[in-house]
Amino acid sequence: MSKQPIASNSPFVPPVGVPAARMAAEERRLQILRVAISLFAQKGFRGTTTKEIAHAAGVSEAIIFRHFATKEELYSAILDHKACASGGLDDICNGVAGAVESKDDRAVFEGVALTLLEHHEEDTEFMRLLSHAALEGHELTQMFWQRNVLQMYDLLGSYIRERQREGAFRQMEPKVAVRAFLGMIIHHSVNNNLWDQKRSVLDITNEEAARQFTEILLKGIEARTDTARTQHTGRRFAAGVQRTTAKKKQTK
Amino acid sequence: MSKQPIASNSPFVPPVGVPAARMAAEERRLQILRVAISLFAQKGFRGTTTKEIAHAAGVSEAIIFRHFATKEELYSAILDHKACASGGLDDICNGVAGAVESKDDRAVFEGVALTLLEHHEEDTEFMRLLSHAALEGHELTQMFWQRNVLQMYDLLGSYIRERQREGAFRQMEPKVAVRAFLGMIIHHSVNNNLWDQKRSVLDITNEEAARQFTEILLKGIEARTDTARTQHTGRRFAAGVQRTTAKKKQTK
DNA sequence: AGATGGTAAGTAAGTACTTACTTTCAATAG
DNA sequence: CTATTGAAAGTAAGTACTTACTTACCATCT
Repeated sequence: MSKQPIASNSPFVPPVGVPAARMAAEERRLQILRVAISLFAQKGFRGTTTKEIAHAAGVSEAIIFRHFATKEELYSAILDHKACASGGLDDICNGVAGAVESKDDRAVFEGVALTLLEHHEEDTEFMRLLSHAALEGHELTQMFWQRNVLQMYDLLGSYIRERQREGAFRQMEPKVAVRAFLGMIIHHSVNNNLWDQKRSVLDITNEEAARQFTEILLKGIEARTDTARTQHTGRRFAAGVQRTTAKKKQTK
Repeated sequence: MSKQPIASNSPFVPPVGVPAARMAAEERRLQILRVAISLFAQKGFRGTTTKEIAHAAGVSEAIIFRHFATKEELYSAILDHKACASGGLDDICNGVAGAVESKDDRAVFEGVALTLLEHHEEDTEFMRLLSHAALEGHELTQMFWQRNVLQMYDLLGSYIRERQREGAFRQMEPKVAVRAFLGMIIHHSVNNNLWDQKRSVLDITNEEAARQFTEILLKGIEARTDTARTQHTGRRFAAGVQRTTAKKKQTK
């Protein structure tokens, strides 16, 4: 369906920066997408009319249906577009790659936390969109889930597992720790951007939140070097290796 | 439907337990409410038509509007009804009162966690309803927030503050700890009931979840008796009091 | 001139809500 | 022990308006 009329017969580059009243198809398509994202985020799929979208985009309703066969297709295109393109995951991977390499636990988790919090804050629209989609049972929700959330669990989960092998973290199911950590962060985001936008309950910066949540998690899952209460996890890991080398390097 | 000429002329005593085709006003009102709760929870306010509600209740559409002036009023009546009646908060307060009294940290937090998780599980409908309402910006969302969530922050927050004074927990803003804790639990609930109903990522019982999250939180916020890393919180609290007496009584 | 960006003015199927009317039923009067 | 009555429970068939989506027709670029 994607038409691409550029350079049909002329070898020139199309004037990209020109704000013409009449747009190229691709341009218009993207503009409609952007406008629709904002509206769907505010009012949900059913709460947004094609008329509104058209008006907000400054075109007639028929144009919408020239670019997207149905309202549903427009919606899917958005979810598709955002779920693939906005790889918040890549940012995170790149951002903490160094910390993972050097086993700087604090930097790893604080980095992930801060990236997520900031990402959510600057893209509240998408969070709302996803929430609406999830509630409405839209299938693409699961695509997003599989593409982003599962990988996050893998990423953090395998890091934790590695650090457990090294004796830095206590024995437990890594996924539980990941859920706890993501829970703190995502719940905090949802609170700030959806439920309590005035922050009447708790008003802290993203940096502070990332630091504090990381602190709680790390202390919560670290292997204790002191008065070890071994009662609940029966076995102590076999290879009691480089405890000292992994002593934690929070120099940052 | 089944006609049942109950004691038509017999002296008074209205037959309360009889399932007549024709209902008393109050009865019908409640039935409509119940039906509407379920439908609004599934499909949201805008996604549910008054026609559907009427059909599901087995009456004509006009009946809906005899009991509720507008669709909006019906919606508000539901939120009102649920937010007031279902005081999940009281259950929690009563449930952990003893543990709070005896300063059994583990029992306090595990109790709160388990109550919340089970409450969410058996009333998924209301969770969905609230989510829809929050996304749609319905005013009654904030009523619920103020009536339930704020009190939860007060309850747990003041408990934590007390235990900090006793030297059991490290110095930090109690609300942050509460947010972290509620974050783990509520996020876990939302995951299970909304995003990942098949529990493909993490499948644990509510008891297990409550135990593990409590473990992480308590270890995460407890005052350390060992190699104290004082670098990040500059001041050590002035009244270095009964550290020993509050040594933690996790005997349960 | 012919393809492409754009529109005005539809249409059929909903939507919330009303109106005018019928049925049920318990408390009374005869 | 009926018969009457009147209010409340119920309905069928609307109304006025909105919705997603179409059709037939311009306008403007190579």
